[in-house]
Amino acid sequence: MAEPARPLRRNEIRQQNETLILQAAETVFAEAGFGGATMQLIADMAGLPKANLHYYFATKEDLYRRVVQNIFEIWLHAADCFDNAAGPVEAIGAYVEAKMEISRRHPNGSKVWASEVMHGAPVIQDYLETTLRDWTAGRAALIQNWIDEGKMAPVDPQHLLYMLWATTQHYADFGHQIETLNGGRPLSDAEWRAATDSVKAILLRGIGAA
Amino acid sequence: MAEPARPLRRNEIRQQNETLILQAAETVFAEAGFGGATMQLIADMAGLPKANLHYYFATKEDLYRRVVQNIFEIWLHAADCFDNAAGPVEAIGAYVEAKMEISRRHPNGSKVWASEVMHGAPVIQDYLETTLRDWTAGRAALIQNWIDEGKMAPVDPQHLLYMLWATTQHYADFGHQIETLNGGRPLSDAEWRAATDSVKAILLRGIGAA
DNA sequence: TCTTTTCCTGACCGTATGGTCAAGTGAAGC
DNA sequence: GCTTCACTTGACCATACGGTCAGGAAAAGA
Repeated sequence: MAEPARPLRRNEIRQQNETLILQAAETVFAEAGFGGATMQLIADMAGLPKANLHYYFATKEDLYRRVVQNIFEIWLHAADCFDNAAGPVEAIGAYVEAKMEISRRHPNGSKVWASEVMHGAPVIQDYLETTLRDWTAGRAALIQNWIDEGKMAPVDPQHLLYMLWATTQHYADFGHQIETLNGGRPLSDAEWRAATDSVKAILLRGIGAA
Repeated sequence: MAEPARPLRRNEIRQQNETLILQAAETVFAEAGFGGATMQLIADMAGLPKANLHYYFATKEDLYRRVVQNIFEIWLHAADCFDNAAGPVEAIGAYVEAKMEISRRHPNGSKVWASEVMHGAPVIQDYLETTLRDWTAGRAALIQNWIDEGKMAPVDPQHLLYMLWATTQHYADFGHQIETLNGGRPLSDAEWRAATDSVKAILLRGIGAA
């Protein structure tokens, strides 16, 4: 941005342009979907000629794949809260907190992911079948333990996880609808706080752990 | 399908072809998004020549608009449960029940709606600002009444509504992910029953009404 | 300084898409 | 029977898209 006219090193150039393109791509894919997005649009938003995009990313699909992987890794990392927790209140509270924060900071990534899954996960099916399946099974077992130990009500762990995903991601994926119903203004800091607290309160009371 | 070769009346032809096209369009738009869908694909799925589609629907956008309006009306109709209910348990229980049934019967419509909203609601923004806003305000007031009467815990009505939408529509919009995590098989009758019961149980306990 | 390697980009290409149209078909109305 | 009007459709068009390429610029290495 306010860069002095220092000549950039090779590696810096590569890194800088790749992230520039990836950010622009995330926005355009989120706003237009994979089919509606065009390389020209992404190039314009990144401020680069279209041919330059194809220098860094061979095809539109390659670029798209990278965008999807990015958000997936962010989500996986957020899930660490789950493991370092003593019980359901702490774990689920922290998880909701983390995922709401992600919905706020990376709404476009969330939308791209949602779009990808809705269209049958053409490029990340293997992730769903391996990484996500394993992660889900592990957390479901953890939740089942808490139930067996009487730390929470006997709810189906799988469906609880779906509810966690659905409620938190809703604030990113349907952000436009929420904004419209909020008088056309994006949620303020306080409103995000209230949203997070509402979701947490209902869910924690819902699993009989608060 | 197994139609005898009876000559069709004019009105029948129009009606039959329009619904045929609308069904095909809903599927294709859901699977590929607006940008990824092609009139040729929709035509093939409907078993009609492409030019015939443009006889009934002038443009791709017109066709798309109709598909979106369809699912919106289905949802509005499902919301009647809310009004004929005496209290929160009955109302929210019935609403979840109805919306889960819609997620099951009209997953493609739900996906098209989600996609439309995610992309900034380019064609149904006016619906959001009028019909949906009014409906939401009405139900939020209703919920607030129940809270004031001590029939449920003091949760933010707006965010409760978002949770209802998010959790129920998740089973349609992310159906592919759920199916993958379900061993690659779609949810059976019993599994849909269990899903609905899980969602209802957590939400009703969550609002302190069960 | 000279060579090599990476980076950059305007011009170009084949294809697929949304949409048009004019010519045809056959049921409705008289 | 004859006219009218809704319906049907293959062929066509302009445009826009993803992707290519050759050749130039500039940094790295010698």
